[in-house]
Amino acid sequence: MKIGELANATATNVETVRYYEKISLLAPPARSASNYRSYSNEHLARLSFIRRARDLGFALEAVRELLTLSDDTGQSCEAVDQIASAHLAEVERKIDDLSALRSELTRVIGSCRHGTIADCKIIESLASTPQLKGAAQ
Amino acid sequence: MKIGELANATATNVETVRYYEKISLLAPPARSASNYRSYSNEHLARLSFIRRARDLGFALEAVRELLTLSDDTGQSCEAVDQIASAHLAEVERKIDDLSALRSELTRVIGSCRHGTIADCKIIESLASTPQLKGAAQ
DNA sequence: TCTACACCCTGTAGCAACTACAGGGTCAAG
DNA sequence: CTTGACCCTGTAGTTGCTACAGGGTGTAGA
Repeated sequence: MKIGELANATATNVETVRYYEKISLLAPPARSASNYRSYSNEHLARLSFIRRARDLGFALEAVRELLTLSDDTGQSCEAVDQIASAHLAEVERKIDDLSALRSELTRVIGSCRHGTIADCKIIESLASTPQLKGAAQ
Repeated sequence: MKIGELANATATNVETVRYYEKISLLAPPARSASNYRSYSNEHLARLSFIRRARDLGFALEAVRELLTLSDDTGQSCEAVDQIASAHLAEVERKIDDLSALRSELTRVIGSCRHGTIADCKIIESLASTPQLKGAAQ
């Protein structure tokens, strides 16, 4: 399988596939006489795994660990569970952060009276010196 | 005001202040005899504005626009409203994406039976070849 | 046979928004 | 007079790609 086919089969950019090889996430494949990369089904499975993990938001280093773990079929899956749970916690933290952001943005935008910049509440709330910042730390 | 004091007053890293100057987000301040940066209250207000906008998740380019707009006090604040609303929409999109991720992660993790890697449902669901991927495009 | 075109190769630079050095200079206190 | 906290410049690193530049290869049609 040539790189374009592999990329197509996994909805990945060709450049990304080469990038994964470069950072040793995907093993270097055999080469054709004309130096084209030639991938096996093993590579396809591996890249599919990577893509799916990436779609779930795992960082590349987490994906690397998950790949290593997945090869060690006899071991307990505790480590896998821990990586996934840590990631879930991180996702939840981000959701909370963004939700707080949304509230604040909604509030600020809602206060806009659509007049001139001079009395724009949005600008005003950005310009206000944060008095509590130091205390909040 | 020296850079450390300014940084402290705005809960910013010293390096970040210099970075903002480098990308022309913050005007270069006067210099002391020993070449130390010497900031005015104008700079303090400007940097506070930047920090507050950054805390609200605005990209640096958006902050740049907001700063320019904030100087044009006579103009309508429509443009400000639009930048803020676009950002809010983006935040909401991210929340939706992360919520979908959370559901999926929760589902996958919940299926874990805490056995060996060989029958780990998490690894399994990552390894499964995405059949619908092509069709979904 | 020529030539267009799609595909492949390597290597490097760019994106966002900082952060972290390395390798220096300055200044006030003890 | 030395210690330590601060300041300076400039460059490289972070994450996860993406986008060239400048080439080579393979195949199909005129």
